[in-house]
Amino acid sequence: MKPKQVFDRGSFFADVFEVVRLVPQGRVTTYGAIAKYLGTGKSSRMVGWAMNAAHTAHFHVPAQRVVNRNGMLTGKHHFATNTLMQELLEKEGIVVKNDTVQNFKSLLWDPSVELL
DNA sequence: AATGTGACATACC
DNA sequence: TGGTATGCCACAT
Repeated sequence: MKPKQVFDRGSFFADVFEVVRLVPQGRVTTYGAIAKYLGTGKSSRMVGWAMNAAHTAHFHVPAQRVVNRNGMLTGKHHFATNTLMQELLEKEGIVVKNDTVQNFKSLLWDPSVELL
């Protein structure tokens, strides 16, 4: 089942969107990092789910900057096309090879660190 | 209130 | 190297 309008202000989803929008261009973050920053810690799955809801949001959410802990574009299948996510990232100067962000560790933007 | 779900993370086989 | 299992938690029905 999929949520319809899940971006009410004050909700967990809204917080996720806000953090994702704060990710600088050319940088990436992880589900776990966002979850940790939001304090929910272990609910990294919810972040991914929020991204799913982001698809229905009325504002742009750079979901392509959110990858799993390996820098892998696990969510690419949720974009319009299989290559869209990678193209968006490369457009920002991020090198993506084999569905994985190259130099991922140095490109990582951890909100719990950067926004601290 | 109970159940199902998920774009994760980790552990185990 | 890769599949399966489990923990985890917010949200929809």
